[in-house]
Amino acid sequence: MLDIKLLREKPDLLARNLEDRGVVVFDDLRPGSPRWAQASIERLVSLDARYLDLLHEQEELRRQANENATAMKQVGKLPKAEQAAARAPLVEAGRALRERERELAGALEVALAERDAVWAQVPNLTHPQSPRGGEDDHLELRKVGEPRDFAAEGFAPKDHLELAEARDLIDFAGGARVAGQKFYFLKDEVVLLDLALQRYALEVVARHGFRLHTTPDLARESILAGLGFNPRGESSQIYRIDSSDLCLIGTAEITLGGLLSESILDEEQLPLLYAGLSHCFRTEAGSHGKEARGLYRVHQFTKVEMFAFTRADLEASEAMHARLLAIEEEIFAGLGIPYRVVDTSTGDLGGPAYRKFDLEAWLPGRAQYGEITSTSNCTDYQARRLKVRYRPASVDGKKQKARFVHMLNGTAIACSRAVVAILENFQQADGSVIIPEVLRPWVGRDRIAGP
RNA sequence: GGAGAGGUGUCCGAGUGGUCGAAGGUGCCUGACUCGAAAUCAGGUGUGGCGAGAGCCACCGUGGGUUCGAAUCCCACCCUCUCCGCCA
Repeated sequence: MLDIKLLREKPDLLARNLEDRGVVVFDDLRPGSPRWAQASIERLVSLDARYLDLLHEQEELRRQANENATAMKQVGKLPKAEQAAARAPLVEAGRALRERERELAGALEVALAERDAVWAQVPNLTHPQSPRGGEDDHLELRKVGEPRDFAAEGFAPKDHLELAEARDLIDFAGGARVAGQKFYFLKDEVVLLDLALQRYALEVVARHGFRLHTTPDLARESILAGLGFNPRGESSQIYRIDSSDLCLIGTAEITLGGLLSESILDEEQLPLLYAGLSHCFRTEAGSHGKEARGLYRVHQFTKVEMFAFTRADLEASEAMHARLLAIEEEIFAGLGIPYRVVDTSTGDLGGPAYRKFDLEAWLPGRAQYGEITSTSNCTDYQARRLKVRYRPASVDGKKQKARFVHMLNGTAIACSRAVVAILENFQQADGSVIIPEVLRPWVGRDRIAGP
């Protein structure tokens, strides 16, 4: 959630941002129609104005009610005989004020809810360098590592599913039997590989100063909402637990971000670096395209997530963003997987993200790059709703106002996709797969044998 | 799951329906003392909203209720702690 003052002070900035991102906040105002973004913001401004009008009215009524209560206190000082007579009209007036205030409170609540329902949809501001546009406008920042030339080696690469099924190492049929489509069992060496990836990622991030956490795999809806996830949208990615306010988390970003909600940190504590190991659950509603094959897009996987809390200035959070990206690169370079780095376009940014970098690994199975990790700088967008603040050091003896931290997240390793990348990149002509050196201590072997 | 206790500001902690935005302490800031520091003494110091401003309004876990008036009384929920039961 953005600071509502932006709506009052810089509506044009918001309209332009909405335009850049193509985010629809009113169903009847969509990209394509002229001035849709400006019209959206204008309508929001009028919702806010209505709220403010009612607020002023309510405050006036409360002021009068407070005056009335103060007058009532004075009655006690009058001679006994006069008290009853003095009290009666005040009680009457107080009662009338209470009635009116209650009616107004209802209207006020509705007005605020109407405004905030829309306001929560308004996305974060956007980094000036983020490429404007949609999916095709992602900006490739660099490529690292050379994709293998399988033709030169004399065989055509298989995709990970073919490789794994040839050895019965991943069982989607079994997964479907017990939990439905896109659930799976990992088996034997792939289990070890999955665990090795977790240990490897944890070791790297711990070396970079992240405190390690395992986190709950469930979280309250209010926490989800604070992070900018919507558990109730029609195309929600979130599983909800029946008859409770809990959801299965889609990422440990939710639990790590929520961990410090409602707290005020000391500036010296910043930046805080947290890493979280969790399971991740996604409904993947409406995404059954070609990228869905095998482990690439599934309902459940394990992930090590990095999370950072920084001071509330872009200099600090952008430096941290670069640092998270560097760690992600270190992890994939360490595995020896070719990848490229992409600066995500405005149309593809999640609402909370100010800027997002994706790492895309080369996937020989489909001969293209596929998203494998990503890191977002969400500035204070999530912190505002979650109330994660810090107190800047005092200046000239003046205690400083608490400020919202900047919050950033980045994937250290998403196991399922990393497994895809490893199987496909390190496959051999005989169907065996070489285990990357850095994982061998935990896998306990240097190769997954072929069929 | 059952019984009990509790949730107040950065933190700890007091609080009889009106004199409570809230004692006291701690932390932080300033000053005094000191070569400097510690200790001591004095003063200052919550958050948010609205308003051009004076100022006004709100906030004592959350949400309702009673009342002219609620941190205080009532109800529900959440959370913490102690004990009991069950359980990996």
